[in-house]
Amino acid sequence: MRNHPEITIHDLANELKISASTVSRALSDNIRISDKTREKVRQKAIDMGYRPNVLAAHLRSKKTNTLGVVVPRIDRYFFSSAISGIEDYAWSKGFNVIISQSNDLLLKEINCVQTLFNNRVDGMIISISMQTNEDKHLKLFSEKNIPIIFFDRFCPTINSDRILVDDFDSGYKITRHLIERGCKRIAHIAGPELLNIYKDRKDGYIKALNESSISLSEGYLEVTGLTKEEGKQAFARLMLLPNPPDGVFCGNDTTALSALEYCRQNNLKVPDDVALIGFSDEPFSAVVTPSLSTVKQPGYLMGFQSAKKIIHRIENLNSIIPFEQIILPTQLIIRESSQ
Amino acid sequence: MRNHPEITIHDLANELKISASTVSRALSDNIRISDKTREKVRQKAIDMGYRPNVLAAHLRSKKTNTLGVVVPRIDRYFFSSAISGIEDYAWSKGFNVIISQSNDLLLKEINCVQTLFNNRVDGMIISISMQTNEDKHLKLFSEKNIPIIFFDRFCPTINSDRILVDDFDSGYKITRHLIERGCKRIAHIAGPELLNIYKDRKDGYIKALNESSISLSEGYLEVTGLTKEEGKQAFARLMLLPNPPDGVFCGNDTTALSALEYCRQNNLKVPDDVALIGFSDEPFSAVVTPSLSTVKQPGYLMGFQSAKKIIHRIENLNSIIPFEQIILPTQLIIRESSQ
DNA sequence: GTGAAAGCGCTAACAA
DNA sequence: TTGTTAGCGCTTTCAC
Repeated sequence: MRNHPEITIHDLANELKISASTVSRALSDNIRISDKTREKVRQKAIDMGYRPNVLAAHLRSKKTNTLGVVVPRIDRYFFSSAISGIEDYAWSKGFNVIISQSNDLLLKEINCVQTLFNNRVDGMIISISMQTNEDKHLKLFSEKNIPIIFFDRFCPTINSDRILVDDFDSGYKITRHLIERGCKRIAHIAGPELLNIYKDRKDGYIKALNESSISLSEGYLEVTGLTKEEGKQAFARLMLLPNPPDGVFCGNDTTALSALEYCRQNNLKVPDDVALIGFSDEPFSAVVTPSLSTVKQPGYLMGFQSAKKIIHRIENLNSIIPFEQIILPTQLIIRESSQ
Repeated sequence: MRNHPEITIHDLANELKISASTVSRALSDNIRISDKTREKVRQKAIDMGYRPNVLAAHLRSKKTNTLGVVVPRIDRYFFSSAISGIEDYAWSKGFNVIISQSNDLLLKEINCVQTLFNNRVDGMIISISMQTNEDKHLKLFSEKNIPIIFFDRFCPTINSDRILVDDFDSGYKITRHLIERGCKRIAHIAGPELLNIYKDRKDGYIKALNESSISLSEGYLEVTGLTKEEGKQAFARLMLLPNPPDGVFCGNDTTALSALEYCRQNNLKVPDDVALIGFSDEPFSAVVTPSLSTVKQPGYLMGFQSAKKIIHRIENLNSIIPFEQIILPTQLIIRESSQ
């Protein structure tokens, strides 16, 4: 059904009475070729409506100029802005981006990674799922010397580049802030320990408590999946304790929002009865009432940097570049919910 | 630097003392081949750690099993949820998804489309930019008989499938609702007429007005780019009219939010002084105070359906399937800002 | 600076 | 049911 047959370098070669290899060289620049020929070929290519067959080029050169990306969910603002950053850099360097989502499920993640592997992406940028407790699927890449970069959530057993934010410091800053504003009973709704980000946030929280005269009270540490529902239940448990907290550091903004909702329904004043802080600076956090204190993570920048780093590695596959762990700063944003 | 050399079908064939084509057939199922051979090949493939080279397959079969996607911005909830839907369906059918964003710029869109074209995607799903007033780049696809599907925002001069929502009816419903709640002076902040969605919303608004005793007053129709800033300025102009509106239908939630902000800063009560309605049901709309009335669009479903439709078309390239325009229903969500 | 030739790994006629 | 053969369109030695 394809009407116009595709023009190939051979067609150009025939027309110009030169060889296909010369055409190939002329088109791919930088090889020693006379300016005259180069120009002739260029012009002819345009005239004849030639479009390079990247597939054939890839097959031959064993490079696909494609980056694979795996994120838990595309429709979460942090991840979509990271993808936006990946996208922008990658396209500027002529790389395509294949995107997949794990839905925070290990099995789906394995499936995505395997597919990207089979599609011979030149590198993979991944933020692992909440369930990821094995690394066999990730080893595939390191074993074949295909670059892999983790951003935000990493797998500690894989040696590779990482683009992270300082979750420990963020958790610490949040807790310090609550202490400084006068909270005496500070609780934390944490995410699964499996993930570095949640463990670090929690550790930062504990460090801040230890440095102060406030100790971690029984029942003040909840570990959940950080969904809306789980968050609400965890928050309810906290507020029903004999001695409920007067400040809660929620593992993410979603949880903080459901806490806010709980307070509204139960006539608790925020921040007077209980101060709340979230994490991520989702778009809703600034506009909800009371507006939500939170930590802003540079999603776009993380994506941009990940793409930059991995493409650099791809373009220098045979030089030995030591792995790097880049930790980007976060920003504590104090709004009404903790003022 | 790649250590392990890749196993090919020829390696399998040699080991099994059969021909490469038999291996190829055994691996790709459904061809007439004995169960015994099929099983033998399967097992060997696993044993030897064979992974198919999709590139070579694509070069030969002239299919890439890849869908191209172009959206204005990935980090807008409506689009990221649409992508999520595209993704889920496509991967379930073994298709990859290459994503790109136009940033609502015509030039960037042309660049994206051209790149997808050069990468020989089997089909393209696109929601055009605010600036798109030409279709040369889109014609590329239709001319070569490569399926293209528009979702939400389409180019009227290209004959193709479209997955839309009923923007006209939505604009109508919104305006009716404002009328029914007693608004007498109803204004509209519209987006660029170039895009079907904004034109339809506006036309729905006008129809509702015409049906009522309320006429469209001078200065009550603002046309903007619907960004936060432009929205705020447009809303300010409306409220500074000698006879300011008591109900405003904002072209999207972002604009409605900035209107809300303006009201807060200028001590206007929403909805008592002026009722507000947005469009899209962004995540923040439900949680802002007062919560924002809006229209919910089925983003995920639109993406899912687009993928389904285009893959069906790709798999039946030589059958003639008439183009279809699917219009999905929207849902008017009435919240505090217009109650 | 240019050409000839080989082959990347696979699929798809056409034979057998 | 299986094998043989011929490329898909490009890049890349190796000549000259």
